[in-house]
Amino acid sequence: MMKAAKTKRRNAATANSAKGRSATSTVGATSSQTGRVANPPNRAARAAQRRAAIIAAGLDEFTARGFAATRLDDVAKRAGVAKGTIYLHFKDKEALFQELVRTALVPLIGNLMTVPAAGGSVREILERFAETFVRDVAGTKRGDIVRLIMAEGTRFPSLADFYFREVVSRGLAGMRKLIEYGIERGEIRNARLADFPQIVIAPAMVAVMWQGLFGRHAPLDAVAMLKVHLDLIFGERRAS
Amino acid sequence: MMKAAKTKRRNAATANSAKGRSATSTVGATSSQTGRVANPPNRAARAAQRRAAIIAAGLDEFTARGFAATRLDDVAKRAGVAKGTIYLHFKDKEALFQELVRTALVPLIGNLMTVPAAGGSVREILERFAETFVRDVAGTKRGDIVRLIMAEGTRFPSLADFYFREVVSRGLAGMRKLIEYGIERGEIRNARLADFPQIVIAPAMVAVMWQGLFGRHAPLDAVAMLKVHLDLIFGERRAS
Amino acid sequence: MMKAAKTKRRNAATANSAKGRSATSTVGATSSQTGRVANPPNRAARAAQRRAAIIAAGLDEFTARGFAATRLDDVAKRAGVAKGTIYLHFKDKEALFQELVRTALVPLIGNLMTVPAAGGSVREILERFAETFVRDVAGTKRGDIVRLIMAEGTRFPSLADFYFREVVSRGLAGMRKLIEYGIERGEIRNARLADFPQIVIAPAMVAVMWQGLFGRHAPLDAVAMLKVHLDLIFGERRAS
Amino acid sequence: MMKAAKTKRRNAATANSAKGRSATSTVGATSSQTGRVANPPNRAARAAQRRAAIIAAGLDEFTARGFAATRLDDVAKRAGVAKGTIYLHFKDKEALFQELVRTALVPLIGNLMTVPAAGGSVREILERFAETFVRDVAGTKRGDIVRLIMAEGTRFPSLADFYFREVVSRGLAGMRKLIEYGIERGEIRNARLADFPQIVIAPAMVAVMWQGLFGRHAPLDAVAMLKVHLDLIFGERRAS
DNA sequence: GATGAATGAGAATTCATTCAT
DNA sequence: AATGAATGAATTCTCATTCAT
Repeated sequence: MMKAAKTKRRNAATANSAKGRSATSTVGATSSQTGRVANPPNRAARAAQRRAAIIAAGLDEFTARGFAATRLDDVAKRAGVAKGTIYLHFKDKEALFQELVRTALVPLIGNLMTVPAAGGSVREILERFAETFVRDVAGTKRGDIVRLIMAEGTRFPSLADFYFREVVSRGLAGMRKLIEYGIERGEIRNARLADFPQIVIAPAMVAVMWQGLFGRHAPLDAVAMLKVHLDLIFGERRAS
Repeated sequence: MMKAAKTKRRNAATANSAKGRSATSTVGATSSQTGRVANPPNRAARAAQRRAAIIAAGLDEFTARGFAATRLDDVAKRAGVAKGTIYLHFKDKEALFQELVRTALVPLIGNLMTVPAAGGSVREILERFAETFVRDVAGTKRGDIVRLIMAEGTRFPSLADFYFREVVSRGLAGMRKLIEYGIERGEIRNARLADFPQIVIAPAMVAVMWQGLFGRHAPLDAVAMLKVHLDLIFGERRAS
Repeated sequence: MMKAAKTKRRNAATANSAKGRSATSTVGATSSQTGRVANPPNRAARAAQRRAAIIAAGLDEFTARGFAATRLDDVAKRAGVAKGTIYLHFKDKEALFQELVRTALVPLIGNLMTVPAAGGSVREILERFAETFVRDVAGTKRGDIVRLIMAEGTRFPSLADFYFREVVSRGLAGMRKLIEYGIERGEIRNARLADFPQIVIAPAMVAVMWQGLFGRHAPLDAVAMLKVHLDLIFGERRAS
Repeated sequence: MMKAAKTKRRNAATANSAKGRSATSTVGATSSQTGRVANPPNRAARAAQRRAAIIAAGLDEFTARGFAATRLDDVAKRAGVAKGTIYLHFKDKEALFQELVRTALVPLIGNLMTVPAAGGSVREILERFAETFVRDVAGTKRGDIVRLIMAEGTRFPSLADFYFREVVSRGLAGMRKLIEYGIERGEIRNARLADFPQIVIAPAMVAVMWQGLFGRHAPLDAVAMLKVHLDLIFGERRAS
């Protein structure tokens, strides 16, 4: 009746790959049709490019279908490489999956850490954070990764651990610092908030889930929501 | 050439079934009509029992492995029935999955609607709600279902729709009413909260996710967290 | 793409059965609702009726799908009995199949033997035979049986043997006698025809096949064809 | 939890393949391009060879058991390939079946069209045709195909259509032309025979059926039979 | 290094047959 | 005797993984 997870794509996959180079490198790719390698951007670079293409393709497929339902055949097609090539770079499906998630998580971590670096009041910092988050994570591929981890975390404890260690605990630590700073500055009244930085993050997480699951049918003004939430934390603002 | 007489009937089937049943069904060995063993109700009851056992087993397996990675063979084993029996009750794997989720969701819905029914201040109601939620959902099989939907929602849009329709929108509507009542009563100052009942729910959702993913390594005092969150919403309480 | 042999009938089956009684006995069946058997048309008769219903249903199914693709479930449904009942009358699927074909063959045999009994010239006899054959066999259920034997004969040698013994050799023997009579009477000139009675039968067999396979798209005037064939055997007729 | 390293490769695959291939493919070990063993053609050739082996094996199995009762496992074994390989060449069992029949039919068609090409009287042509037919079709694999179509035609209408279009209607058209030529030449007296070329073919068809079903127990001198039939059509010959 | 044809373990689904009611 | 729920062997089809080219 429903036939989910069966989408025989089979095409449109090679679109963004065409040998998997276009996305990342518009580098020195002048020409290379008939001959073998008229312009070889040295072996290592080529390999790295392929690897990146596989990771990118895998990310799309895994977020769309989950680990078990993803076919390496499709990943290969999307990456513009042969199936066997995947095994040149990754031990097996699981290794690809784990590495891919780890790789995708790094920018998320970076992002998390840099935003607050900018100055201003804590409220201002969090407001900027909220905007950045909604723009760059919720409803984007980045958000899909978060949802992917929620989905597969139980089956891949090491992944959940990694996520916890690298993203969650760091993010919460940073958030805690910020909260403490806000308390210090008198911006935040409730001192116990520092014990549960999750509270500050929670609506953002809900936004991610919402966009992924219900966004299509019931769009959510995530920025507005996060601002109301900040009002709760900092006390209502006079001027909007 | 012609295969005949193959079925090796063996009555060890009901042996391991108790394991599969006990977890969910509190039906237990209460009565017995026609006689024979301790618990052999009539045909229809037996069928219903088996069906329930399959659903219970399926729930365990699906929440543990996700849709694609669950083997009906395992579900059957856990339910103490033969593989074919599943197909007597459900058209295919997907039908089982969907029905199972829907079935599991109903008590959740009921729960959600009854708790606030009790009287008292809005703060008291929400506090009671938080306690109930933490006890009955977060970290329990119920929570697993929620996480299951988060995980498979994208692949089973009709499920996500169902969940949205039956649980999310109803729950949010109830929550909104409660918030409006709180605003009316002067308990809640920020009127815009009524626009985003998700904010009130958010930490609870995060608690569910947390317990499922990180609970083992980094336990979270969910009740305490939810109380701090209520403090943000209602203003700090003087006496705890 | 094609999906043959999958027709999930599932209904319309119980029509001609309604407990399998109506067909044969309108006997003393006054009433028999609540009690066990207020008016038992004796056990044996009931059993025979059921058996007949199963055979009739089996014939339909087997001719439509072939042996392997026929489901006993469908046979039971069409016969208006439970699946298990089939096993009360037949050892297994194969036994049902074989007996059913044998049963169905008997009238064919009878038919074959009686027609020529009538008097007249050999030409007249064969013309009558042709008409009867086209009307009662080609394009009817009887013809389906013949085609069924052609189809499954290789897999059921005992069936092919039975068919050969009971139908083919008898039929050919009868036909040979007729030919010899025709030669004697001077109606048939080619004496060697008696060595190959198959020749006389051949166009009739082709008609059976044709109707079953191509009849829908390319109808064949079988009677006309058979008459032309008789013209070859007897020499052209003056008056048509 | 994760299954890894399961494929127990064993190179005994090609061992029993010879058996499966030799029967049908007269391709044999003729040449060898790149070297290595006795018969290792290039990729494409290997693929074509495998495909041919599958078709040959399928033909044997399908004619022996019919569509439904044939196991792809057996086809694979007979072809000397792995089960999965079949799916590299054919979408599913049905696709294999249909293509196989079509493929097998082509030579039949060719045959049909070339034989009459030779000159001589119509009687001579048909006599030659009869001999060729008996030798190359009746009682051979070719004949099995015809019987296979008779058997499965009802369940695969598109096959029956194909057979009708490509073999039957062409064959009949050719036969009709021949008959008309015979009438023109005065060899055939009954002009209406041109309306039913089936009559000329009929004994040949019966011969095919006969050899397949009863040939073992009751051999039939098909050539003699067809000659007697020709005597009917052309009038008896003086000298045999 | 790349490729993709080939492999075969594995999982879903079907259906003849049995047997408790 | 009749029923039809339950069983599990058998079969199709998929896809991760390997390896000859």
